[in-house]
Amino acid sequence: MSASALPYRPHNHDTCVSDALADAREICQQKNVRLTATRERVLELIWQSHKPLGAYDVLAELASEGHNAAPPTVYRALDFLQQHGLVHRIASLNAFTGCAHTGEKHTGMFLICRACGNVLELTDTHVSTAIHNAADAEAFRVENITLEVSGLCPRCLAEKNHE
Amino acid sequence: MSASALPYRPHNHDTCVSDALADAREICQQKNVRLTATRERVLELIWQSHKPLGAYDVLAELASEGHNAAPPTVYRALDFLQQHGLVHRIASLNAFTGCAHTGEKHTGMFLICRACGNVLELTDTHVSTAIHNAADAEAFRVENITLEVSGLCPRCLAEKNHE
DNA sequence: TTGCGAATGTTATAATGTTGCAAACCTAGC
DNA sequence: GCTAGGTTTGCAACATTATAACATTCGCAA
Ligand SMILES: [Zn+2]
Ligand SMILES: [Zn+2]
Ligand SMILES: [Zn+2]
Ligand SMILES: [Zn+2]
Repeated sequence: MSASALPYRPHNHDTCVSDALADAREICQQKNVRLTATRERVLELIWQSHKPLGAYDVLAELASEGHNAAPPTVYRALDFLQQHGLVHRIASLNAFTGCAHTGEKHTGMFLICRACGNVLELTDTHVSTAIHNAADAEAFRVENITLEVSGLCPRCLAEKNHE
Repeated sequence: MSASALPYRPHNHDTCVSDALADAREICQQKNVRLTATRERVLELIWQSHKPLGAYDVLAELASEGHNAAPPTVYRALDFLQQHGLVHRIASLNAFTGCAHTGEKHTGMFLICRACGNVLELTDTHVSTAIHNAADAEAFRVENITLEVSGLCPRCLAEKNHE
């Protein structure tokens, strides 16, 4: 199993979070854009776990911290983070997850476990080329790919088989 | 260009609709489920064009025909049609489109033109196997694939180049 | 024909996302 | 330091998408 399969294994998640934040700071500095307190906090909340978080979940967390936030606050922060490749929106869940490949140019493929809710982001050249080939065959110019696979992760699959 | 690229070309769309309805009737008869008047009308509305239709668009059409419909009416009809593989939900658009491969076991890959709004549903073995291989490599059991590609269709691409 | 499950009607509400405008806040140039 | 201009945030209202709960009607079959 690859190192990127972390979400489906016990791991020191604190490093996931701190790495993500460090990456974000660096990327924003390089791009000369502002990773404000709100934006950073939203990113940190998104990274709380590998389960995608809805915008209103984020909002609730902020509210519970005493942050006087309304929906636009969260959506704007999420837009910013998406724009700069720090989070992805999972269309099939209306939720957001931290990007596991910041910086790299990539087309996320998301494995979404319907049992535990964890999401693993992959990058796979074969998948990517196959999609581009199929689109090319129709003379279609690809701009954005949404690829979300739902099913059972190895852990939940094993549990299920124990029953 | 394949015959399935119809949405991006001028074509006799009436046959799209009548074929879809004929298929639907046959499939429902085979499965011994009821393609009621509302369900059939919703399917027909969805097939009005190759642009996905939102649930509330369908609702509005029904209303304009004097049908006294509320959201659940539409969502239930759409659920039914999805259940039996007659329509697909496009997650990235919150909209529905007629299935172009009824009957066949398939994983829809949708090419969505951001300019004209038309959607082409493809089935591609290479894409499908590549996705399954990638998932297998993580020991993930695939149950459902959402693959939506947005960009520019050949027609809109040509128009754009003329400018 | 009457009973039962499937389908629909109806009302209300939840969940998700957006618009518009005003205030606060950087930051660069003077 | 000041100040002008752009960026970010606060805030209120609103728009869109989807579901819950319960009553009623419909279609079919014993
Ligand atoms: Zn982690
Ligand atoms: Zn990513
Ligand atoms: Zn057509
Ligand atoms: Zn299909």
